[in-house]
Amino acid sequence: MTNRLPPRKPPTMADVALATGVSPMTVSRAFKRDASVSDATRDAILQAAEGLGYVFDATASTLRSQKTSFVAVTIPSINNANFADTVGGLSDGLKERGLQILLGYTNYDIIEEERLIEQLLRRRPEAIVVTGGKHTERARRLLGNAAIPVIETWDLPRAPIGHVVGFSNAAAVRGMVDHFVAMGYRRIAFIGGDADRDTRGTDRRLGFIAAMQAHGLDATRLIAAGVPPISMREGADAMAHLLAHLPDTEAVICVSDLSAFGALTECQRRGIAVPGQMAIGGFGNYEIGAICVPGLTTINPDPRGIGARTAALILDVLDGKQTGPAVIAVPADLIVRHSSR
Amino acid sequence: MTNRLPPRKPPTMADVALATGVSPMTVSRAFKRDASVSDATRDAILQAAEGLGYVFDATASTLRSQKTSFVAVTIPSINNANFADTVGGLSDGLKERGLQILLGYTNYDIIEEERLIEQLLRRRPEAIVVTGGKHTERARRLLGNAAIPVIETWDLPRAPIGHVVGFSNAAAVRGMVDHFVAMGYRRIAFIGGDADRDTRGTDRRLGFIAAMQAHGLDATRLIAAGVPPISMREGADAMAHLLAHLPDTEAVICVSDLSAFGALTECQRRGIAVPGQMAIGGFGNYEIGAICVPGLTTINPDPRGIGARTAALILDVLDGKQTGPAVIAVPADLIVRHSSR
DNA sequence: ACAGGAAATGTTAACGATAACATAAACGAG
DNA sequence: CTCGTTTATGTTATCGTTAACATTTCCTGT
Repeated sequence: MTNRLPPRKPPTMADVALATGVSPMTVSRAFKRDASVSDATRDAILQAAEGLGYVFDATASTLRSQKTSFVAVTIPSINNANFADTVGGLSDGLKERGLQILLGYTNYDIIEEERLIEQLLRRRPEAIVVTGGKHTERARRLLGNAAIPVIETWDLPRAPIGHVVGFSNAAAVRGMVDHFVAMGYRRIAFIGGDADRDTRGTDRRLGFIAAMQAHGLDATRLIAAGVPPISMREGADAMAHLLAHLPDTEAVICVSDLSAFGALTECQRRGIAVPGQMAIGGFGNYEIGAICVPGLTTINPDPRGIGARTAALILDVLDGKQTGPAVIAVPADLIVRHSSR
Repeated sequence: MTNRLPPRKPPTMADVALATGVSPMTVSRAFKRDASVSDATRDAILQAAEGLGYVFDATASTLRSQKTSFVAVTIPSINNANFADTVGGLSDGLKERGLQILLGYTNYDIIEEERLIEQLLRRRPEAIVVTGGKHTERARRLLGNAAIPVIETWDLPRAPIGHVVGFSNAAAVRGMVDHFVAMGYRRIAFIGGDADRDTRGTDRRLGFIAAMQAHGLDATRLIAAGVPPISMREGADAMAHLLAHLPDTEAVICVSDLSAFGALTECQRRGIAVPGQMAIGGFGNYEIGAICVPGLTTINPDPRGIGARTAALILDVLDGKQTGPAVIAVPADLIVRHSSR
């Protein structure tokens, strides 16, 4: 509730100190669970604080101690289960150390990312995690100057800013193409991958093209599917487009499981057998790919694992256990399900 | 990058002032885009700041001005498209005013929520948004004492703490039951709704029971489906359980579209026609329900709208345009799709 | 009974910005 | 050319906590 009492100022440590008959410093120690405060004193202080309605002021603490307990994180979109899982893994790994996540989204736009990074750095986080390896020049400069650990994730950038926890999107798709070719498919299409925005999607498409060419196959069956994030609906639309324009296509690899599922539903609506008449592959190992009928062949980048590894790395760097820049390549394995066999 | 230079202190406004030949106060004004600073001076200051690698310190600013520009938000889980949409709507509505979201998740646990609220309040947010209307006594006290706008969402609590932007989960499900009954279904089951944790799920189940009883129908076909959030997999398992134990069931209402879709896939795997042999309803209007085959009948709580409305309310309260506590009941309409007809 | 040291608490100043107030420069009207 | 305003900038003190150092109290062993 907004308070309707005469607006008296909220209590500070000094008020708690006065109420308990100790110095503000002792109150500070009590709140920090400093062992040098006797149990009796600490209990009295905490009880008085609760009684007064005192709430610790993290801002003042931060300014004096130069410790914010923030870890900044940028993700393209909050509404994406993969990135949400990464944030979940990060959050769990950091919370035992009292580190809180300061989250922002870039909407798949590196200009927006630059603005966001600047905003986040103003809060003086103790580390910053960014999704992807493509940034504006100024964003790179901001991150490089920040004097805190920088971790790029979900990618293996050619010239990392600091640390990396990621995988090669292109290589992962290459593995999937190899699988489709081994299964006998030749006329394979790719859905998604916007060059201007979704850098990971673009990498996946480039991986597709390279792999197809390596097999001596036609790598021109490429269906753009709108701006990222590509929805299930857009996957369905892309499949409709594909069936209309390249009806002899035997298999399609989609930039994500979501678009792959959309494509699958379009086949279901048209009575096209999957995988009989059309094989489908996705990316991301979303829950839907595991449970839909048929199950979707996909790539598992282990998003939660990326978050967990990143959290562990941050703690190691902050503890001084990790000195040089780390490049942690996480596996992104192929999961073969019924949609491709 | 972790800096490898001799660890010299990062520049402050005083350094920028020195470099530009003005006072720190003028630098402060320049960064605040205060009109009283001449254009030439401001440009010189901002350029010098960029050159020095100065980054505005939001912590110090906050302490002095008592403005954090934070809005705290608690959601049960980050990995839920509905709550993510609400946060997205909130974020978009607040960012034009420079308000940043400080997000935390409770993991569907009100004890965890209490801890989280305490943590968040320490950061002195300018408003706090919580999901749901059930809290621990201490959490209610903390929120009530905080002297900032408190908004409960996704529910219509009997005794609101402050403002409310929500809808009745029970009433929404009642509307769905009415629809199923009108379609001729009588033996209707309910999947999900954990009493201890997911309060919204529980409300939905209670709404189901009340509505069934109002129609004079058997309201005991209740399948628990594990701890929230209930996954697609658990929806499928629940459907398997239902088919094994109550094989004459004609229709099932699920606590969410995700579990409903899982239930649907189980029918698909068993060759059970939906809606012919089994009708299905969900909740939440997730994208999957709109695109899967058949489309899922569902309730649309307009999660993004909840976020947008909440953002607008926060701005009104902060501007003093809204004085008393507001209770905004948003619509949560039935969307009928092929899974129930 | 007392030195020596550990345990518990206190004092002072500082973190980096800005609110509030004060002042200097520029300008227009009479 | 003077006065009253407006515009642009400066000075001082402060937000609430805690690092660093200082002091007191209480044991423990001999």
